[in-house]
Amino acid sequence: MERGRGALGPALELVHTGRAPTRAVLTAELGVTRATAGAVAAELEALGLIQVDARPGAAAGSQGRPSHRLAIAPGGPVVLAAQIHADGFRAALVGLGGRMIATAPGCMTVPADPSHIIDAVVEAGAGLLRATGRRCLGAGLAVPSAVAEPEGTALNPLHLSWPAGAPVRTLFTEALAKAGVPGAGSAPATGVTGNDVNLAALAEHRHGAGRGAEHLLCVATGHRGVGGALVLDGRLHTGSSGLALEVGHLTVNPAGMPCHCGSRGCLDVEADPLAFLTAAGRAPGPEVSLLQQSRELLRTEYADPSVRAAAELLIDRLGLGLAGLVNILNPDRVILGGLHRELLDADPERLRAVVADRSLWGRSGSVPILPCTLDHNSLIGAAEAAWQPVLDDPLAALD
Amino acid sequence: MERGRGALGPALELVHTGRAPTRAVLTAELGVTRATAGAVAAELEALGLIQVDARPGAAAGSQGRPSHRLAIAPGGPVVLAAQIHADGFRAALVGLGGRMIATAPGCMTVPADPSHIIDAVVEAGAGLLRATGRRCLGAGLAVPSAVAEPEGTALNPLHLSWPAGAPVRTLFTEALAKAGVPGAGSAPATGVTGNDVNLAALAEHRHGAGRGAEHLLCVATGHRGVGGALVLDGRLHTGSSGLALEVGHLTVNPAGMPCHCGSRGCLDVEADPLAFLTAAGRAPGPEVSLLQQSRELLRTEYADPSVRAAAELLIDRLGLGLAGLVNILNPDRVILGGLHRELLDADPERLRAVVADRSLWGRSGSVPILPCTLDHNSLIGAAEAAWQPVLDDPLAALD
DNA sequence: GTATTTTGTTCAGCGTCGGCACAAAGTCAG
DNA sequence: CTGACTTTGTGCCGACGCTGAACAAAATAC
Repeated sequence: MERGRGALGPALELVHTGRAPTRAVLTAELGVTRATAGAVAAELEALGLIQVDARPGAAAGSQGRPSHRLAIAPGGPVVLAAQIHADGFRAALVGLGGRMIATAPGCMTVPADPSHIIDAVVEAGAGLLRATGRRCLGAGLAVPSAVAEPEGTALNPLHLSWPAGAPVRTLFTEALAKAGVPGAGSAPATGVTGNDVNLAALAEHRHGAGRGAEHLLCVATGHRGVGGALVLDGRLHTGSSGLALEVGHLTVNPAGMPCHCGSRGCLDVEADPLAFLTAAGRAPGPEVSLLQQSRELLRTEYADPSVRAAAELLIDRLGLGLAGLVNILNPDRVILGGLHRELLDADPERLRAVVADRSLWGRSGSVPILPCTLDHNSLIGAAEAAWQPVLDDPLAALD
Repeated sequence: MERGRGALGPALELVHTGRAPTRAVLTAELGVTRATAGAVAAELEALGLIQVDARPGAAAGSQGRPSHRLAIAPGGPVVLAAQIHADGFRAALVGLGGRMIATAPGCMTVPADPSHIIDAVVEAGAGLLRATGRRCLGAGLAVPSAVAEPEGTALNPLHLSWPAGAPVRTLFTEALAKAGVPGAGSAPATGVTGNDVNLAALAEHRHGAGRGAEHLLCVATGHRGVGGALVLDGRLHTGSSGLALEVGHLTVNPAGMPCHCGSRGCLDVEADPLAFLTAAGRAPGPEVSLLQQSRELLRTEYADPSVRAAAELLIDRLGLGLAGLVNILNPDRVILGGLHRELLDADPERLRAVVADRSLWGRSGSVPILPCTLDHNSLIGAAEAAWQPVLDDPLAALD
């Protein structure tokens, strides 16, 4: 039949991640002939996923015929993205290209029953779908817990007071069916569920500070504990059962505080917001998340010697943990989120020096360490995970 | 032209790893039609790589027409495999299927100049090539050091008293040219060089205890220090610059011995043969490698309480390190080599209990921990790395 | 000995992509 | 303004490599 069926997925991914702004670039990136790239672009346009603009406005200065501009189709399909975090939840519709179409935040005290909050966030998303009338192709949910595969259960939703082993994917899929959220075909959506740091890493890789990295390590801390993620060749490395990059129990302070894991001085208890507030001599309040309190303290009272000393202590411990991870994973880029991102901003040289000093050789010592750049990266990441089937095979996903 | 060009590489790999003993199985594994699989098998046979036996002797009991048997061609091409270790060096010719065709051990006191020993081991291998008259398609070298990519330099050849940063790949390639070892086309071979534990992991994955694992973690200790390796989906994960899985500086004993890295209680100094001999109160002798001395002690004097206590101490510390790695990498299998293999054999339940206790959730806690099963697995692994271009594209490699 | 099952082989058909020629749309030099 | 040049988009043909179906071969089952 037509040309360009094999390259449909890769082509969509290139446009999706902004690496193919024009048809000429698409041709080069795919490594195919202009004829094939043209057929691919036409097919994606016919599917309603991208838009081919023959009039690029002002061309890029070089001579020759101007290339057609490729963009995500404005009114195209979306996915439902949802996130549950220490301060509440958030639902959004996200289009290709990581564009947030609509969002609905929800601040609720998290009930012990996970099904209530998952129902609520899905219902908020379904409301956005009804309000916008956009076609929905999938749904993704980010939770602050390791998610075991293939079961889809949350193993340590510590600060949500959920039971360990809550079947979040099943609950999410059931909530989607209840709310009538459609999926790829015409059947109800099958929800994708993942750890929030993992999904944030995916989002940063596709649309943020991780663009172009082949081996991307992300480390972040939100409320309690420390999470990690690794993106290898564009795919999330979740290990054989979804539990990879549980980095919280690296030893970073041999004389440190006891951890619930049985050891002492783990990253989890030495480099999270609670550790920072404690080191700074502040009593954490119950009203907002520990991350917000820590961020506020760091930004407004960094001149205070006790705050500065606490920051440096945490930087040193985080650096030790990062060095250990760099020695094991040898990433070509490291991105920090949550409080770790604030610590990096506060004193980038100190953190980079600690990592370089303790990671052993070669370029490992000078691995770039960057702050994350996307707002709501876990939410965008949940959308990325939901988009994945479409990116893998647009024809099958749109039937 | 002919059928079955795209599937040529995958098909050869299936025969190579023993996963396609017959043509019918090959058809199923490749997911193609019988016609295509037949063409592929015929093409590989024409290339002189495999052998198709129409007479399988005794069929496998089921009814229907017996399937043709696929095997590695007996007189087929080989690669030159070389290994340098604490006790000397070894050269070998290795055919497809991981079959050792010929081997030449060399026990020499390692000179400070790496080029001498690399010349010697390559010359030994070239001698085997001359003696057997086999066609050579490539060459691989295993060294007890991290090898930085893309430079191909040995960064920490500690117990070889080599200079850090020795350009081992360049030296290896030059030695191959000097000895007239042919490569893929008719040009001299371009040598592949890698860390010995990495290559051992590759060999175990293809032909040993790691067969079928998707996420395989290997940890081993030879003379001094501890090495690690990860095989992901059949490919070695070496990180962005070849330095991944440098696991020696995980903290496993907060109150432990100081390490040259600046920390204390690192796996490198707490779970290697020297640590074992020291813990058992034995003074290491200079004549043979510390691994051999440790192995001897463990096998002959395990009844001695001080030896047993030392073994248990090392098992506990190794277990802590393995648990940390399991939490980060979430492998579906762990294979131990060198002294770690002996420790596993000495008390498998103790080691598995420590890992299960400290690795956090789900199946991570019950990840299978197995001893390596291949003799000379680093050497076979060097051969695997040398075979890789042929497995990736047999036509191009044989031109 | 005949039916059944499974495997190997031959051949036609066709989907998908590369290569080529040509058209289109801009810049650059005069 | 015009013509040469450069780069991009499009239509057509052929080739490569696979699927599918029909047929042949080699064993077992009854």
